[in-house]
Amino acid sequence: MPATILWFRSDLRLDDNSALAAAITQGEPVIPIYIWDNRPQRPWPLGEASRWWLHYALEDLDAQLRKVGSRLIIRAGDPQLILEEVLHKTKASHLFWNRQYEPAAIARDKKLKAHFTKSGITVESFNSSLLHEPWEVQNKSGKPFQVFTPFWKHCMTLPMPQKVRVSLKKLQVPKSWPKSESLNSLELLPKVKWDRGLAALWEPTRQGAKKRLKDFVDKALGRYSQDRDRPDLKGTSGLSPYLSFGQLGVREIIDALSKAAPGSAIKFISELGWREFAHHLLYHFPSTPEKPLRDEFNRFPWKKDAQLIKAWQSGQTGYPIVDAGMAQLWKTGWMHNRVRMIVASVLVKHFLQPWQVGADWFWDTLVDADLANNTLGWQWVAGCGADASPYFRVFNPVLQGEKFDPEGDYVRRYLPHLAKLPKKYIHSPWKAPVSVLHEADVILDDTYPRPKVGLKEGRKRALDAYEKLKSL
DNA sequence: TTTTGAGTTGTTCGA
DNA sequence: GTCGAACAACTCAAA
Repeated sequence: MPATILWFRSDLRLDDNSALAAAITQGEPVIPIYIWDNRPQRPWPLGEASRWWLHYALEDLDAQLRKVGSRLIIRAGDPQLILEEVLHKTKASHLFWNRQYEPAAIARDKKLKAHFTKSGITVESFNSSLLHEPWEVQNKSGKPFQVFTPFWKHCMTLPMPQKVRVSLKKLQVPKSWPKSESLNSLELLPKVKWDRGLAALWEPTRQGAKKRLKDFVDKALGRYSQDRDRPDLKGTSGLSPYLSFGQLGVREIIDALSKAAPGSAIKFISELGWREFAHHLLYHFPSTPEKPLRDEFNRFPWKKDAQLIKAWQSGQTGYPIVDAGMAQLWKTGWMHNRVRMIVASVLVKHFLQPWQVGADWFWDTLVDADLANNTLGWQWVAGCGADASPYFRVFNPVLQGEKFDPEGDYVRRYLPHLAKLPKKYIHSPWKAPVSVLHEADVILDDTYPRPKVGLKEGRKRALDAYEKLKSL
């Protein structure tokens, strides 16, 4: 009996899933499969935090499929060999998937499509993660956009794709299933138990995704424009990991927001626009995860320093807003967007460390790690990417802290040893009088470090380095 | 081809 | 404490 193989990748949901909808429409039994590519040479292997998330997302996807009489086949290894075997054993004639946009994924899919088409398999790919395909969006000269505003204005003139309805009732199951491995055999969960903070905050399931979306729509969407920059409040959606793994689709998010509050959703949807823009750029400039978009930045005089990197990673920079952010990242696998900009700015500008070092760390520690978003974010801060921040724009981590965490609540939450400092000094403990420090049980250079690079010095170093870049 | 307008997220200084 | 100006000048998009 013919069958359709449905290859799940970063689209781990049953709703608003184009490839699944098409597979069901085929009218043949559908065999859902996930392949964990564990080959050592694969580029950008998932980081520890993302692997933790993936484990539960797969477990949950399997559970959802079982509710409708199906299941998820799990395999590990080279996708080509595994698909070949499964196609052969099941006598399936169709292979469907939703597209991914990372350079390695594009190369792999292209190769597989050609290979299996040649053996008589009908291979079809679908768009289920972006509003518009990167190659369909171009400026009037037929080139990719490199500035966000015209990009997004252009996108808004295109028809908004609608959420795809999936009739699971019509899903057919095969008479027999191909071999599957156990989820645990993939060894996605950490061997050392560091994931308690993640488990306390996140519910990495479809149900958790829907809850968070509803919560955001009900409680924060109306104030999103005002509160989105405040790490001490619940001002953002927290949807990024669900989007990253495809447990939520961008179309269904927009659908839910527009129904709830069409007016106040515009700002949030433009943030989804940045996600679109990031994928647009990654598609058109595939070397940007490793290399700066602006060529001259290859000559930037970074001052690589293992100790400074270590201090940044472990939240020992001496700037509370930075250290709180790094603690939040380590503990919860996530960091507030405003704080991401601040910690990145300090690493790249005050500390003069290459942005790639920061991008790698984020990649390993974020549950929402997404190659397109991560690349755009870091290149933007470093000033070497598209629509980048002007070079003289150096964030002052103290001012940023005082502006966006005005009571210091965010710092206190993640740096409990600073909790007793009054708000006047919470973002600059080194300026506090001895008596205040004593009262708050803070001992500089002991319980909390002084800034590893001073504010003025760091700013000057950054500006001088950029100045030098121009003259080189 | 040339020109013009505009560009996510700031900081510092001095009045 | 608040406000506006200066910072420095580049690239992209579109007319």
